[in-house]
Amino acid sequence: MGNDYKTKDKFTSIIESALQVFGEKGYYNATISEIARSAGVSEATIYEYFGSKEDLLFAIPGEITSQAVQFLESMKAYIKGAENKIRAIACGYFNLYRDNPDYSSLVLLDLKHNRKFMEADGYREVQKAAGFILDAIEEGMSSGEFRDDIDPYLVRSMILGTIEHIFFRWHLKGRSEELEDFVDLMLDVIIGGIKKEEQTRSYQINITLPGEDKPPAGR
Amino acid sequence: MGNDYKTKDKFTSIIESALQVFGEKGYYNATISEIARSAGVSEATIYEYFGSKEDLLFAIPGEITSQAVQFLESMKAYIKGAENKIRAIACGYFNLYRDNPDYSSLVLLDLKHNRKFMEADGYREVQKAAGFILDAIEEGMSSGEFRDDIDPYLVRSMILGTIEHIFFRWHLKGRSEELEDFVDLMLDVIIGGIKKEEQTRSYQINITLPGEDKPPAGR
Amino acid sequence: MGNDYKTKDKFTSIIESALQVFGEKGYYNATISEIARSAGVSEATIYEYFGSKEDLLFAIPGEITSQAVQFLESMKAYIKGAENKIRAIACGYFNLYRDNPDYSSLVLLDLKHNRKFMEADGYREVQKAAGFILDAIEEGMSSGEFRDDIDPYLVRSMILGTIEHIFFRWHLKGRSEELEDFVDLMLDVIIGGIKKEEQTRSYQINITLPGEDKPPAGR
Amino acid sequence: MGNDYKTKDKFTSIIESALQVFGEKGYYNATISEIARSAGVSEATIYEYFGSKEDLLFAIPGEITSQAVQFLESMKAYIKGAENKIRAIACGYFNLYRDNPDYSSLVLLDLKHNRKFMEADGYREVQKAAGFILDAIEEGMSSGEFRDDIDPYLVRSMILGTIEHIFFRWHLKGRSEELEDFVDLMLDVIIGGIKKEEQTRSYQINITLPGEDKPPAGR
DNA sequence: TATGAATGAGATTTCATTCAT
DNA sequence: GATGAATGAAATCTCATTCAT
Repeated sequence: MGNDYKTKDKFTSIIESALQVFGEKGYYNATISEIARSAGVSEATIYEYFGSKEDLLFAIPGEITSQAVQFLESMKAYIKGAENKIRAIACGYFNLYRDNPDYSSLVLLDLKHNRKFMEADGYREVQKAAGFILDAIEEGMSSGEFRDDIDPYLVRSMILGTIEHIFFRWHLKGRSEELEDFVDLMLDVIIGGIKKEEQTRSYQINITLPGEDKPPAGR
Repeated sequence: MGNDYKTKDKFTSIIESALQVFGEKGYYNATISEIARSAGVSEATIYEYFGSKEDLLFAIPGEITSQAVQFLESMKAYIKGAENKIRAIACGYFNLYRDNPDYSSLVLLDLKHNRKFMEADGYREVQKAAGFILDAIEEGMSSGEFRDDIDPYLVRSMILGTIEHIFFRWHLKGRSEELEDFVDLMLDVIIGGIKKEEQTRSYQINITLPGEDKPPAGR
Repeated sequence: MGNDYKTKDKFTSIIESALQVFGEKGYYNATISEIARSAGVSEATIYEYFGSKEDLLFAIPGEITSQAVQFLESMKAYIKGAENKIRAIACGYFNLYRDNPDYSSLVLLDLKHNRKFMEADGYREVQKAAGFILDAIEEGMSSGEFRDDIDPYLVRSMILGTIEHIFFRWHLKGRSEELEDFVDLMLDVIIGGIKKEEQTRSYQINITLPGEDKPPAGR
Repeated sequence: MGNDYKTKDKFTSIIESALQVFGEKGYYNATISEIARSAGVSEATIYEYFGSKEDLLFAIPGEITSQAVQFLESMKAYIKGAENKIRAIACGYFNLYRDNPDYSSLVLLDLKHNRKFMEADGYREVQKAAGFILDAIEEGMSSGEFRDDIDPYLVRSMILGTIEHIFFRWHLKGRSEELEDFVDLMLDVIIGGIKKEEQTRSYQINITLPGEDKPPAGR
């Protein structure tokens, strides 16, 4: 127990230090030695817990992401409507990235570029989170909220790509700029582009008119 | 003459080898020694042409990107309408990235994450290319093609972010998947989301129909 | 304990090997690799103990010189008279240089020519040792043993310069020549040149005896 | 002729540049490339004139020193008395070193420590110059100006060692300090220490006077 | 003669990693 | 379990030197 406690403590503090150091300097410029110093353990101890520098890198997102996933999962049932779900998830991403800049730096600048990560465990969680967006988009397509001729994978790529791109730039510019909350505006555009809109509005007006022959060109 | 030719040859072949090796293994896992071998020169020769490994990295995009920029510039005058311009530029990006996978790998996986690159010369060209999108969006806003309450920077981030995200995944999956041309679909959504919705016009046509049950499929 | 012992052992053996290799080949022609081999450790180990090749160089005189300084300090009180002190110190230099030829080679051929060394810690000790000579000279000046119109710094330079010059040649000739103990002879000349010659003068007064015509010019 | 002229020009300008660069940075930190740049020739050209970097180093003192030797030689006949000759030669050294700081830096900090130099041609000249001092000392010994129990080699070492030591320090301190003309003072001491002081002794004989008990230690 | 271009041969230094204690 | 100490294995970069032209 005491040992267990102590053990867990060390594990966590290594992860946290690694997150910070990797986040600040990037994977390649970070050294085990610095992580060890920051965690208050010896370098050898790190190798007691993690098999290699890369393993340590891959171990980081698991914890954080799975928390986010849990939250998203729990949220799912309470939010009605595909659009709302998408907004909630995107907002979750945004907050996660903004509130954990080391984490987003790590994910966007290091993990994302590591092919091996895609085979690592931590990647599962990340994929799960991305899966929620897909679910929501598909829900919207079958519920009729969205057009059914869209490619849900593409739409997800647009949402994630935009978020990532903006955080990218934020990190590269040294996080110096103020980070505006662009999520709503972004989704206004994207959802505006995939929503089935015309019917409602056009019907409201159409109904009163006689002698029409041509349906709207769509968009 | 002979010298000039020989010189240019060597310079070019170093750049090309570097592009390939960096593209395949990533900057940090690539070695000067391998680049030298691949270029058929000695390591020392590389240092005759480029001051350091990083300099070599930074020297790569200049050439390729500036060709792309030139093309975009020349194209600008001939294409009418903001939407068409955006489609052309995005298409240019797509083709560039698809046809030069080592280059896109390099840019997306290495250069983009290098803060120093933002201060290097090569970055100018990249920025110039991105500037064209912005110009087109703003043109659309002032011409009335697009709504004037959108954030052009955000829209650009959406376009670039989506393209980057998809190429990212393509590279990380080892370029094994077929790469669909998603540009049109992506822009359908984005432009659909920022276009002024000519309700007026659609009313003129819609009005003729009574008792509609099925809205048009759109596209 | 065991660790302490082992540690000190390695540190010392690196220093000793460095002293020997630097002494034989000179700083620039010596390689870390050879020092490592001679010390029976890996090159990397040297960098565990010393930050750089130059640091290693600078670390050497500290030990040896400070022993000499301690000795000189302890001796100071026991020797009476400026001349005797100077003789003792010069003799100390001579013995140190003769008995530690690698050390003197290092000091005279490498360290002395390194501007950075003057800012390094090890230089303090060397300066301290040189300070003792100055003290003794000044003591002699105020006690009346020496003339008071001499420049003590110059006298010190003469003593040190002579010693260094002779060891220089000895090293350059490959230490093949027998090294005579020149210290006494040298100091006979120097001290002969700076001593107050009161006796002579006082006798000159006595000389006012019958048959004398010209007193010596003295000086 | 034209060629000859041009050739000599190049040879000279390489020597001069080498003198300057070696003098400033030291032999090991100087590069052929910098010397070539400074001389306005290509690196390869340097190898047309000198076989190696070391050869170039060794070629430098020849010219300058042989000028000095010539001067000393010519002077020899005109100066009367060993002391005066020594003063003249020492003064020559001092002026040479002071007026050609790159040269003295080179000689004192680089050449002097190079064993191979002792076998090189340039060393002859240096030795010749040192020989003059020896000659003068020996002249003084046989003429009775100096005591005949001194070691002329030691005396020369004292003269040269002092000069070298002081210039050493001057160079190591970046030539920032004012360089006082210490030659006369130095020789006052040394010559004071080796001069025959017969007069004194002869007076000592006189001392056999009433009331005296202890004759001076003399020596 | 002069040189632009190329390179062979190392040297220093860095770290992730191991292992005896 | 924890770690101090040690190192293997490279990697970048430098320069004196060569040689075809």
